[in-house]
Amino acid sequence: MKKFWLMKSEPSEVSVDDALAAPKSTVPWTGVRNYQARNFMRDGMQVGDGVLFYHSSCAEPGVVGIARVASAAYTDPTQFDPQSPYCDLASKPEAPRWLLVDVQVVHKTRNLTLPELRADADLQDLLVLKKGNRLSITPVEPAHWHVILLRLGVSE
DNA sequence: GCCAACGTTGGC
DNA sequence: GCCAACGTTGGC
Repeated sequence: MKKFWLMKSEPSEVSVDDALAAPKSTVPWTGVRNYQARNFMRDGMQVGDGVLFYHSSCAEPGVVGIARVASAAYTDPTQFDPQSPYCDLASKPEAPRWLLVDVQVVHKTRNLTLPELRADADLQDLLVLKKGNRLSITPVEPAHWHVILLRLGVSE
């Protein structure tokens, strides 16, 4: 059964345009350093799942594209890279702690902004809108997914 | 830059 | 296992 996810990226790190410019519009989703988010990738995601590409920590946070999960979870190489801000010396190559999936952008959309999402009566329970939410990956209810695609004028 | 909320660490 | 201290996230 196809599932749906919201994945946050700081556009100063990897924007939807950066992803579109990559080969096959696909980027490895590096840098997840939270166990719950990792477990969503490892245990929850399947190739083909729907992804809302969300820009966070920027002037206009919001959903800026529709993407898909393009690989199974595999070892995030940045955890072993001393040059990387995501390097984790506690993670050993024989037992990698952090994983990633490849994410392929399917459509760039307009920015469905955070204030718009908040104002939408049909999206009140969207996890990313919950107070104190900090998870960089959250599951999205099918009903919420459909509403958001409708708002963006994207047909499925 | 501020600060609320949350996750992690480490002493006990 | 508890919990205070600390670091990080992320909107504003």
